[in-house]
Order: sequence, then structure tokens, then C-alpha cells
Amino acid sequence: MEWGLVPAVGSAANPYSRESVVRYTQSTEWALDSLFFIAAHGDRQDFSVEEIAKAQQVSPSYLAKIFQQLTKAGILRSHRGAKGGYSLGRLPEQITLLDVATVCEGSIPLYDCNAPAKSCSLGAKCLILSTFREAERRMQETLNGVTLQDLVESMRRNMSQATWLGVEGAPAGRPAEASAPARKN
Amino acid sequence: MEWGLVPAVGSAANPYSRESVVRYTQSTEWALDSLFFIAAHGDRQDFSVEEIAKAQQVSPSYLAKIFQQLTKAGILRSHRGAKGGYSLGRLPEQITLLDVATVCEGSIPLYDCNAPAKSCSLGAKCLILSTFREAERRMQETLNGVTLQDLVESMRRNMSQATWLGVEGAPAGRPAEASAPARKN
DNA sequence: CTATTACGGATAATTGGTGTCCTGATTCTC
DNA sequence: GAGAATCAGGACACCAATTATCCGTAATAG
Ligand code: SF4
Ligand code: SF4
Repeated sequence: MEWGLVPAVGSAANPYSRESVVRYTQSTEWALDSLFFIAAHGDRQDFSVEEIAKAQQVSPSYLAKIFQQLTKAGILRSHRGAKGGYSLGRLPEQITLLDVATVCEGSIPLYDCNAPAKSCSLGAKCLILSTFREAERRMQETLNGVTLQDLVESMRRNMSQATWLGVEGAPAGRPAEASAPARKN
Repeated sequence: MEWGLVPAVGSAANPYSRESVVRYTQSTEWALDSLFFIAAHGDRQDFSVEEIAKAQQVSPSYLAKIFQQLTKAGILRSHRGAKGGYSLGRLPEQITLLDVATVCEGSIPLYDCNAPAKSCSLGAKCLILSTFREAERRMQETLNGVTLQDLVESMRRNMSQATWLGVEGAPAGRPAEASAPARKN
């Protein structure tokens, strides 16, 4: 650690100092917390956007958009109509943080250069580009190593009683409201 | 490689698909190429913003702002007045890609949650947060492993004759325009 | 003194994430 | 079949941050 050799130019007086640019957006955060929420409820199904948005205290209309993206990507599975809603598109242990982040953020080229616009003939041999590509690779590798299942297990280990977004730190077996329908807000 | 389990939701029709959000800004690119440019010229000093902007075909006025930031961070050293300009603030082997990126992008918290606004009591125990923090750490570690000196050496190895931004692939010794003054555009 | 160059504030332009709304399609319940 | 619930998706407004420009000031070489 301690790469902080640089004085961290973040003085409020200067509009040219960025606060945090290389950064995952709110969308990813909402998506992850939502999926975590769903996964933490065991095999309950058909969560409405309304319910999940309320649990996180975020905008339902925007969260709906995110869910549509996740559905198209196969991470969520939608069920239209009355009593419909969203469920996980595959098993929690088959959904990694990188999967979710990729959907919300796009293909994530961490760094890219407008070489064509410049008189630069380095191209593929450029150490700048290859270094950033390697940095991106390691970052993705890390995110790819953690699944929704890991999140749930970690939560169960760390907080047997506390609550998270209305989810009781349920015993390993099955969460509060069991499998089937009969969802009451 | 091949984490691409996700269909990469990037259809142009959908405004909710981001193209590239987690991404270093143009500022970082300009900064790196500028510093590379300076370092590649050996111990020549006092490069004017005008000259470097012209070599990269970018806006001089904006590049000037970036240089000011780099100067405040100690990566560049400025010299006012006629025949003034910018030089490296320390040796090329003491300036890493992370140093530059940090100045241009800020402190870079890759991921953060509005926990206070939510009913989430995981806090420091959250596996989401710790995973992203680890991802960020590895990314920075990679960027911190490459210096301007590495860039120059890599370029010299890879392109003995080709040109980059007007810099001849000079022999190891000393670049085209030698040490001292007498800069003619 | 004069030309040159960096410094830094003010401000405009542009892009992209965020958020809302409305119409339509689907499916459950009665 | 009627009606309610819920997702799908397009259109659009909003806002924040990056990008870009301009101008007056300060410093320095000659
Ligand atoms: S030096 Fe590398 S990053 Fe810069 S323009 Fe050339 S290829 Fe792109
Ligand atoms: S689960 Fe983790 S990321 Fe989500 S609100 Fe709680 S602490 Fe933050």
C-alpha cells in the first residue's frame, strides 16, 4: 500500500481536480444490492421492483431500467403479469460481481488512446496500453472471484442477528418467508 | 480471460447501456503521453505547453490546466517567463503511471455505497466493499509498477526507427536534440 | 522595457449518468 | 372475459462532471 506519493490534488477551490472519476456507477451498486437482497431470501421468487426499491430506498423507475438490463443479460429472470416479478436467472454461485458490473457499466475498456488522431505508431507495442490492460485484467479477475452465494454466506457468518435491508440474518436453512407465493408487503 | 459470460448489453438502441464508464479520462491520456514525450527527449528542459499540445494535436488551453495539476503534484516542474516551460519534476524512474493517474483522476474510490442512506448494517464486514477494494488495490499495484523510464526503454526497444509524436527512436545514449537550450519548433 | 510563458479564475459547451412518465404487453385472479 | 398487477421499453427532462476557451496577472530572459 501507500502509493500516495502524490499530494492528491483535491482542493475544493480548483474545479479541475476530480473527486472520483474512475468509479463504478450507482447503477452497479443498486444492482448488486438488489441481487444480494434476492439471493439472501433463499428460493423465494417473483420480487417486484417496487418491493426491492423500497427496501433500498431508491427510485423504482430507475431501478426498473437496471433490472431490464440484468434480465437481458440473463442474470435476472422476469415474470410478467399480476403476481409477477423478478427472480435470479441462474444459481447464486453462478453470478459473479464482474457479471453484474459488466452489465451495468458496459465492456469497460479502462483506458484507451486516440492513436489514430495522433502521430503515434506504437500501437500494440505501447507499454502504457498494455499496462492498463493488465490492470484491468487483474481488477476483473478479482471481481470474478466472488459470487452472490459468497455474499450470502459471508453475511450469514458475520451477522447472525442483525438485519440488512429487511433480511433477517436467517439460519442456513431457509429464510423467513418461505418458498412459494403469498407475498405481503 | 473470457469472463464474457454476460451478453454485453451494449445495443445502440438502448440509452441505458453504458459504453464505458469505469474508465480513465482523456486528461490522464494527455498527461501520460505528454510526460512520455518529455521523458523521451532525455534531459532537454523547458517544454512549452504549446509545443507539446501541437505534437499531440490536442487543445493547448486544456492541456495547460492538466500541466498545472501535475506541477502542483510535483510531477512536473514549471519555469515561468520567456524561454520558460515545463520539465519533469523528478527522475523518470520515479514517476509511475499510478502517480499520474492519481493526479488526473483523484483519489479513485472504485466503489462506494451509500450505506448511511440504507438500512444496511454490514459496514466494514461487507464482502462487496472488500472485494472492490481488493480489485482497486490490484489495479493500482499494476499501474504503480511501470515508470516513465520503463516507457522510454520499451519504446527504444520496440521501434528503433519509427517515430512517435515527433520523437525519433533514438539510440540508447541521448536523443536527437541534445541536452541544452536552443529549442526550435 | 518587451516579448514570452506559466498561473489561475470565470465561464461556456458537451457528454453521460440519473430519474420520470406514459403506452403497451403479458399474466394472474375472479 | 374483465380487471388488476407487473414487466418492457421509448421519449424526455435534469443534473453533474469533463472538456474547452478566454483573459488578466505574474514572472523571467534578453
Ligand atoms: S503512446 Fe501508447 S497511449 Fe499514447 S498514443 Fe501511442 S499507443 Fe496510444
Ligand atoms: S451490502 Fe455492502 S455495499 Fe450494499 S449497502 Fe451494505 S455495506 Fe454497502
